Amino acid sequence: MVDDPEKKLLTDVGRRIRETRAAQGLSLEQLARLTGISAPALSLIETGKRDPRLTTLKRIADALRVAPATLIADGPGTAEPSPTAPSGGYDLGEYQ
Amino acid sequence: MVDDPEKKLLTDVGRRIRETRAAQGLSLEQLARLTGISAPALSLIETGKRDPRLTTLKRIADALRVAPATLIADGPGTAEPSPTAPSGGYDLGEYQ
DNA sequence: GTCGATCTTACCGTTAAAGATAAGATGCCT
DNA sequence: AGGCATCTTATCTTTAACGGTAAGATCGAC
Repeated sequence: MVDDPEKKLLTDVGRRIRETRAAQGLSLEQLARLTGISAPALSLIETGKRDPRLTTLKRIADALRVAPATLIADGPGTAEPSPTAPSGGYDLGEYQ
Repeated sequence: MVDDPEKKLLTDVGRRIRETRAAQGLSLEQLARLTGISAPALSLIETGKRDPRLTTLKRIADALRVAPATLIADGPGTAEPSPTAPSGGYDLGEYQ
């Protein structure tokens, strides 16, 4: 399969949400009440079957008391600027 | 006023996108080509008038060669794990 | 003034997110 | 076995994201 990188993002974020929720002993219904997002919608997001909006992610992050960026960062240290090759490397097509 | 925190998130993320794009000397049209997102849609996102989906944010982040979390983190150091109160504090309502 | 480039806003059509509800599918426990 | 809790999936309706296009709104250069 194509291993769609977008789909990977969704499943990664979903898995992270589920882990965080489980770590706090919350059920889908409890998180649904805290976020105002329905439990079925949360289930779809956690299983990577839905592409949530930014404010939806924020509501979930707020309820779980983590920064929204925490849910999105996939790698362990994925959050620092890390300017993608300080100066050296290829610099995109730069095509205009 | 309510100072809608969700709206603040959208304007913050939008401003960050615009800054990053400007820092690379890209026009909306160029970013549109790189991302596959139309220039009008990008304009709405950058001005905080649209609530983008997660994969939309990722496409923008990829084109700008930054981590998606970078666009979302609002504070300067907003990205550390910060394991949600190591042991002490209140631990949510715990209400079921 | 008129261009040209860039960004914004408005309209329309398609697609999908999100709420509500209900129905399956688990698993656990007595 | 039955009940209970949790999660999943399906259906429906409403709302909004997104692309396309075209029309305004700046702005700077000539």
